[in-house]
Amino acid sequence: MSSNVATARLAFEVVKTACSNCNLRELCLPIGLEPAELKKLDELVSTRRRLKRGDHLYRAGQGFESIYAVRSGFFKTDVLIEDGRDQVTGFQMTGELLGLDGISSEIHTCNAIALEDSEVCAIPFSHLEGLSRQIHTLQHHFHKVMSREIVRDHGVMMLLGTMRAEERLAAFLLNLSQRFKARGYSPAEFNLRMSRDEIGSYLGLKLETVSRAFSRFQEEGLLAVHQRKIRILNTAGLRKLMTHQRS
Amino acid sequence: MSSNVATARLAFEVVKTACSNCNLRELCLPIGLEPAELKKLDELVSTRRRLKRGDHLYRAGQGFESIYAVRSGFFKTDVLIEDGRDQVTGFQMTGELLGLDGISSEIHTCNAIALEDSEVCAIPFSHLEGLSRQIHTLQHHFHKVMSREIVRDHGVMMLLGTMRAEERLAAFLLNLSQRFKARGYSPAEFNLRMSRDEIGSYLGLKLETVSRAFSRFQEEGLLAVHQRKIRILNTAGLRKLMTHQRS
DNA sequence: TGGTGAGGTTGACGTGGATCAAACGCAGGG
DNA sequence: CCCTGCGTTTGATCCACGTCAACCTCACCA
Repeated sequence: MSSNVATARLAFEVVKTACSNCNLRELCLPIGLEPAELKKLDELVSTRRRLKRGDHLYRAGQGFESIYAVRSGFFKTDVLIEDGRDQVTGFQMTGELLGLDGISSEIHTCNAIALEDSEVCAIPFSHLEGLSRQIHTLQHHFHKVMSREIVRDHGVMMLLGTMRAEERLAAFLLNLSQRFKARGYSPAEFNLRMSRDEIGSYLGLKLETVSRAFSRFQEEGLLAVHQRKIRILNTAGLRKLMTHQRS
Repeated sequence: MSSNVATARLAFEVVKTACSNCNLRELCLPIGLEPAELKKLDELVSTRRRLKRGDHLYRAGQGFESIYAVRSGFFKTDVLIEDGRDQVTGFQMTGELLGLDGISSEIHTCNAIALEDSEVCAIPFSHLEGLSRQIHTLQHHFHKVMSREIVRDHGVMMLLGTMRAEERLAAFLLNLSQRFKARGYSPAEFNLRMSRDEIGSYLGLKLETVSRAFSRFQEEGLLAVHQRKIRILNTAGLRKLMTHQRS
C-alpha cells in the first residue's frame, strides 16, 4: 500500500497558487474576506495538486496534515471496514472541502478518490488554525463549513433511514442539480461522474436498484437518461416523489 | 409553537457553574487546558440549565446562540421533514456536546430532547470563538470535537447503508457499552434511556424489528434483557455478529 | 383492588429491494 | 474491422424487514 501512496504522490504536480485571483473565492474558504486578509490566505494555500481520474488524494490510515479545497474536478470519499463492506460517504465538487474527518485523530478515516482529472488546493491545517486565530471571519467561516458538513450528514442519515429507493435517487439528483446550479452550470442537464455502483453505495442501494429507478424515472417522463448524461425534465415531479410520504 | 418554546425556557433553572471544579473536565471541552486557561473558560460557561425528562433543550428552527455540554443525563436529537418523517440522529450522554449543527446557518436544524432529567452547560458560541482565538489548545480541541462528530456520522451512514438489522443493533449496543465504560460505568450492564421506537428510528428500523432482534440476542445467550435493562453476556459474540459479512 | 394506557412482544402475512443470471452497448486495442 | 471487457439494463426469484393485529406487562391511579 505504501508504494501505491508513493505513486500517487509522484502523480501530483505542485503548482504555486493564490486565493486572491481564484475564481472560486466566493464559493470556497475565502468567502467574505477583506483584500488584506485574502493576501494572508494566499500564503496559507501554498500548493496545488493535480490528480488523474482514479488517483487517491489521500487514503484511510494516512496521517492528516492538510485539508483540501477542490479547485476543479470531482471526488468521492469512501470508508471501508475490515469485513469488506464499504460505503461512499460523499461526492465533492468545485469549492468544497475534503479531509475534515482527519482532524479528530490526526489520521484520515476515509479514502478520497478523483472521479475525473482534478485539481485541489492543499491547506496545511495547523496554518489554517493559526490564521483563523488572527482572522475572525475566516475562523467563523471555517466553523460554518464544518457544521454544514454535519448537517449534510444528518440529511444523508435521514435519506438512508427513512426513504425508499426512488425517493433516495430523486433526492440525490435534486441535490446534484442544485449544486451544479450554484456553480453556474445547468441544473437540468449534467453528466454524472460516478458509476451506478457508486451511486448505489452512497444511497445504500444495489446498482441494479439504481438502474431500475433510472429506467422508471425515464418511463414516467421525469428524466432523460443516456448512460451518465442526465437531463431533468420535471423537477417538480422529482421533488414531489422525494417527499411523498408512504404510510 | 413559540409558546411551547417559552414554556421550555421557563422550565430551565439557571445555575452558576464552573469548569474548573467540574468532574467532567477530562471528558468535556476543557481537556488538556492549563489551570489559567481553565479559569478563562469558567467565565465562558456562564449558565447551567436543568431539564426534566421530555423537555426540549432546543427546537429545529430556533435561533442558534450556544452549544451545550451535557453535564448529567441523556439526550436525543432528531430531525423531521415536512412530510411527517423523522429520524433520531444521535443520543448524547455526559460530556458530549449538543448544537453543533446550528453553527452553519445560525439556526438549529434538529430538536434536542432530554430522555431523563438532565443538566447542561450553555456555552455562548461567539464567546467560544473568541476564547479559542486566545487559547490554541481549546481551538484545536473544539475542531477535533467537530471532526469527531463527522466521523461518527460516517459510521452511522455505514451502519444504515450496509448493515442488516441484527448487525445494526449489535453495533449500537457495543457503542453504548463503550461510552458507558469511558464514563466509569459498567460496560456490561446498563439501562437504556430510549424506547424501542427511538432505537429503531436511529437505526433505520421499525420498533418490531428492534424488539425481535433483542429477543433473538437473548435466545442466543448474547444478552439478558429485562425491559430497558440490558446485560451484555457475550461481547465477543456481539462483535462477531456485527462484523459478520454476508455475501 | 381493579382499570387504564403506554410501551413491548409475538405471530401471520405482504412487499421492496437484494440476489442471481443473462444479455446489451460502448470504448479501447490489436 | 472485430474482439474483449466493463458498466449497465432487464428479468426471475428470494428473503429480510415492514405491516397489521393481537396480546402481554407494568406503572400509575381511582
